[in-house]
Amino acid sequence: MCEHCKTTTGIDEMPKTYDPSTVEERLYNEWEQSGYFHSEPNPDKPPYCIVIPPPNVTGQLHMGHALDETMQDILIRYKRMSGFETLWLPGTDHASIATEVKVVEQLAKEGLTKKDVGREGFLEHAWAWKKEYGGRIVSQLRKLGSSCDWARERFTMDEGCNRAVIKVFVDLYKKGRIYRGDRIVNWCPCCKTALSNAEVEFEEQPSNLWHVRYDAPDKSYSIICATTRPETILGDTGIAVNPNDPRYKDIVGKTVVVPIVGREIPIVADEYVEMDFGTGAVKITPSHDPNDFEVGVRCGLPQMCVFTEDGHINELGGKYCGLTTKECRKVFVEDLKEFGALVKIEPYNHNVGTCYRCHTTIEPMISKQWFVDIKYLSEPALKAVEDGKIKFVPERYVHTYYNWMRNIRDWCISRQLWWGHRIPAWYCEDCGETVVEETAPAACPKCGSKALHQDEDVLDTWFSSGMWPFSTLGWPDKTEELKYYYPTSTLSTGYDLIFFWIARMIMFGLYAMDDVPFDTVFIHGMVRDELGRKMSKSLGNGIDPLEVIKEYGADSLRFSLTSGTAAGTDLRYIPKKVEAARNFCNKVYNASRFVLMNLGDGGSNKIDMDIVDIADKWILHRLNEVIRDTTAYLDSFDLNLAVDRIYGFIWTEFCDWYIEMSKPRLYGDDEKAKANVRAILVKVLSDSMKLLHPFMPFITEDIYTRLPGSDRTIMLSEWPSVNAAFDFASEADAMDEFMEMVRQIRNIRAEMNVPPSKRAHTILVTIPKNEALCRQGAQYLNKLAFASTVEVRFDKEGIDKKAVSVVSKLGEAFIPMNELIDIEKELERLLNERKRWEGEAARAEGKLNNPGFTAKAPEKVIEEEKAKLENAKEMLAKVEARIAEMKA
RNA sequence: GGGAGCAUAGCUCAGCUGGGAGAGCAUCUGCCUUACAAGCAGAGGGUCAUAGGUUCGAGCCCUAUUGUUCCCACCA
Repeated sequence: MCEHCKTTTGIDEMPKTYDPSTVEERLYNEWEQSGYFHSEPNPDKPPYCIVIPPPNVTGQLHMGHALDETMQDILIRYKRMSGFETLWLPGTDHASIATEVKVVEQLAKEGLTKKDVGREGFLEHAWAWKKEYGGRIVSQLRKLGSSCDWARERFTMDEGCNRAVIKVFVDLYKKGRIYRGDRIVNWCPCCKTALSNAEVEFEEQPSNLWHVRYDAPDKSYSIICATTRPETILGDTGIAVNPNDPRYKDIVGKTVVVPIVGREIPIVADEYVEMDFGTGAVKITPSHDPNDFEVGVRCGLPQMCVFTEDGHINELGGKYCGLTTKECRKVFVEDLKEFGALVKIEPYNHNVGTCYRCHTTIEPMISKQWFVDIKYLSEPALKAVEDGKIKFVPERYVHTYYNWMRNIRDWCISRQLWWGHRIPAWYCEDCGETVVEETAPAACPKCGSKALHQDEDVLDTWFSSGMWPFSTLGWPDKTEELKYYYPTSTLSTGYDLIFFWIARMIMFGLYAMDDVPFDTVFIHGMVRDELGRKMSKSLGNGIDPLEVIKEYGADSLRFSLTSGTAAGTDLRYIPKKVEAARNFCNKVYNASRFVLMNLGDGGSNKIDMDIVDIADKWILHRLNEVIRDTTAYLDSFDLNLAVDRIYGFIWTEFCDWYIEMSKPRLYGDDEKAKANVRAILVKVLSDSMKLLHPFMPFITEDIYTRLPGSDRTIMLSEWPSVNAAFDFASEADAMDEFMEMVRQIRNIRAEMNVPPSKRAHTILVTIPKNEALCRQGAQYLNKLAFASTVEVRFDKEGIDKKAVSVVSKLGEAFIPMNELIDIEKELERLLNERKRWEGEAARAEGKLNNPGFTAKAPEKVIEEEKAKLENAKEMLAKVEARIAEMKA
């Protein structure tokens, strides 16, 4: 522990196993308190801004959030380190229906109803509820490491957002783009409110098709209709047939009698009816079916609503009054049977619309609601995407967007709820005038009456979340924030929100700001369980991210959600994967322990480029490559490729190879070489931590801040860049050759069951040109290939020809361990080697002998192929020579 | 009915604008080598769904087929 700054430094307090629980909470608090997440408009830097998809205040953190937040935090942290003024703006959504349901439930526990407490009382309860529970999801987001600017946290119903919502509503109304009218809407009898089309989910349910006979008043003819909802017969006001249907030509215009009910209704002709389906005749219930509504309007049929708001039959239903629609169906079908009008019952799978919140069956009903003229908003929104002003990643999701936008219908925005933005419309009780203003009018502008009452309804939640990208930045005021951060940069969310939210933000953004709300939409998939099922409460298969964090740490969770899954596709949550991520954390941690415990007294961080050897050049060159690749992958939103790239670099190239290669010098006597290796280890580790930081913020911060020469925090350090001084392509290639030799020696030893303790003298035979490289590489044979001593020579004089050997471009390594070596086996191995190189040579030759290839393939590919052939021939010659020696 | 995705190692999935098939997990073998056994080293394992086509060359591009998932529409 450092006395001065009270932080952990160096190797102090580093047990053998990484324990995230000791690190994560402490670091998050430090970050937050230090103000690292805070952003202010800064003219010296380009802005990068993401607005969070505001989770519901009622929400509990689930895997979907965890994925969503992780994606955004990765982008935010990457951009913050890359020199952008980075704002991640957090907040929550008031979630009209969901919250209202919770509050109603809470009241019910006290034996109260909404009616009992009244609107004002209810809202008091709701705000109290929000105050108590609304912070829960927000504190849970912190556990993931989300680097949100909490000082700018917003709520869709706070004062500023409310002003934005009211202003847009009034504006649109005054332009004639919002209207009120009696339309057929999706009615949820449980939530007792209208819903937009987007809020209805269809579920296939087994049901029946009931065939019902409608007789003429004098029984001289009859007509049979099929229905999936027999209870709606109570509201039938007509029968429709296709105008071209010869079967019904003679009775169009006549009437039939609704069975049981006894009402006489007309037979009308309408193109909507398909002759081929069923009997070709459709009963028309204009009040309870969207299509019937249309037919009713066209054919002048009366509307007759027979349901109540809470899903019961009303007084127009006669003796069925008071039954629920479900009960009514059962009773009514029995009655039909008895009446003799039920012709047939046919099993039928029916798609039933259900409420997206409570999954109650939707009853289409006519009701007076507010609507938005959606074409007015959607056309510019469609165009903006078509013109490429907004890019979707992955691109294919524009199809989803287009498809929805092009078929969109007017948007029902009023909800019969109390929790939400109350519609700013007042009605004059004297003259009936409707007044829409941002503030309550004192008197009716038409008749001067002071008897005005405000519309009871609130707005669809998505009406306010659609304004999130600018309402949170201060609109309608012309704030510095709005000027600086709008349009925001990336919007990241799941594909399920393309209609609900993304489409609406684009529409409102273009309407209110005259500009798109963001330039890129970054779409991710859904998190599923191990069997590929959606995680859901009813299945009980949800995994609690907080539990995972508790056990494995947020870094492991984040890694497992990012690695190995391409953008936009669903991913399965697999516990093994988190374990693998945890192991990686431990790997990173132990590599750091190694570096720290070998720092000695610290010394200089400066790498002396004059004394770097082949292994150093190799790792520095590889470092350049991983920086280049990781950066490119992040820029193209290929987060999985980025994290897998850095994973491979750290584990394989740095840990498995370079750390091992650093040991001979670290444990040696050459102080200059030792210091230089330390500096390189620190450099590579430090840059690796930076590259990994967006994905695993905690462990990288913990390690980085322990390293000598590091900044105060990794999150404000500079993103690594490619260093031209580390460009050692040819040396890196040579090192790869050498490493291949090591692998082959290990292979042979393993095949022959030579224990690691059995070390062997190794002779490296090479040509003078490669001497320097081989002498540098030779020292690594001790460590990596279990050599006892290595001798570099230019001739094979005196070497036992029957020794085990490995051939490579750099030379041949001989390991005289005859007492342990099975000559026959070794010969067999060499024969296999020969086969391999023969095959390789044949393949390359075949290509090069193909005139089509040499004529049309790019120069680069041909050159590569030639080099491969050359190499294969060279290796083949060496292997053959060895075979001859062995046989001799 | 319309649209989109997926089909690659035993499992879960990567694979950038076409140029010798990869990872993790699992399996097998040998190792407590002073960073890490949550580890190290080595090995096995794939006609890239099927059939055609384009190309010098196809996991990748085109067409068709089969299987599968999802979204939209909502035929009573």
